[in-house]
Amino acid sequence: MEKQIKIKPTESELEILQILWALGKATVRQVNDELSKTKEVGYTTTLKIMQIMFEKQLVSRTDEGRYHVYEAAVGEEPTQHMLLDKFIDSTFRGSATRMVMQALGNQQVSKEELEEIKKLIDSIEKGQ
Amino acid sequence: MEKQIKIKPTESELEILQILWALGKATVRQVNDELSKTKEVGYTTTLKIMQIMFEKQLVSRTDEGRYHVYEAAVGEEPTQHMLLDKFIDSTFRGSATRMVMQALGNQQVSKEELEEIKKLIDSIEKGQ
DNA sequence: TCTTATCTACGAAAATTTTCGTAATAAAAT
DNA sequence: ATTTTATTACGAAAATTTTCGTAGATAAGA
Repeated sequence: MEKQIKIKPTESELEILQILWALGKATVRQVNDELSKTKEVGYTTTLKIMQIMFEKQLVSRTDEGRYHVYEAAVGEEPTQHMLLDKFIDSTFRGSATRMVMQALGNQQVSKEELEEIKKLIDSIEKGQ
Repeated sequence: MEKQIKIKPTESELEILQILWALGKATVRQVNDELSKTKEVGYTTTLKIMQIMFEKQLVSRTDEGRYHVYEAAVGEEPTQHMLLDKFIDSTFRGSATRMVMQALGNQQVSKEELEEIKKLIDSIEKGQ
C-alpha cells in the first residue's frame, strides 16, 4: 500500500499534477509549455512551484544529464479521493448524494454515461 | 433571475456561508459561536471576514439596534453549482461522470440514496 | 575559444488570505 | 454616575501562495 500522508496540493500544484499524471514524466520545460497553453506563466514560476512540490514530496525527480525529470509522487485516484472528501465536506456539508444529484442535474452527462452510472449503482447494491 | 457574477468564496468565507445558509440570519456573535464548535477562532477574526464578505457582496446586513444582522447574499445552490463546476474542472479534468463514479464508489451512500439517484437518472433520461 | 542559450538554485517581492490588537461607541449592570 | 461588557471599525501583522529577478553552471553554436 502506498503511504497516505496526503498533503492537500494548492491550486497551482494541482494543475501541475494533472499535467504530470497525463504525461508520466516531464521536465520543467515541458510542464511549463503545457501550462502556457492555457495561461501566461513564467518559466521560473513553474520551476519554483515544482521545487516546492519536490520538498513536499508531491513529485519525485531524477537527474537525466543536466536537467531534472519529474514525476508525480502521489497517485491520481487517491489524490482525487482526498480532494473529493474535503470538497463534499466543505461545500455539501458531507452529503455525497446531494453533490451527485446536483452534478447529474447540472452537468452535461451523456446517455451512455448515465447508463454507466446506473450499472455502477446496481453493482454496488448487489455488493452490499 | 439572480445576478450570477459569482465571486469564489475563500475557505473561511464558505464556512461562514454554510452557517448563514443554515441559520438564515445571524449576528457575528452567533456565527462565531457556531465556528467555535469545530475550531478555535477569535471573535474579531470572524468579524473581519464577515466585513470583507459584506464588501464583496457575499452577505448583506441590516442594523438592528446597535449591532448588525447578517444574511447570505448568494444562494446556496448557485454557489454550490459554481464551486462544483470549478472542482470538476480542476480535479477531474472536466469529467462529471468520473467524479460521480468515484463519489459513489468511495463514499458511504445508503441504499435509499442510491435508489434516489437512479430515479433521478431515469427522469433525466426521459427528459432528453 | 567565445558567445549565446538553457537549466537550476535561491531569495525576495507581490498577492492573497487569515488572524488579531486597539480604540471608539453604546448598552447594561452595579 | 461609574464601571463593566459587548459590538464595530480599522489597520496591521502573520501566514500562505504565487510570481519573478538574478546568479551560477553547463551545454550548444559560431
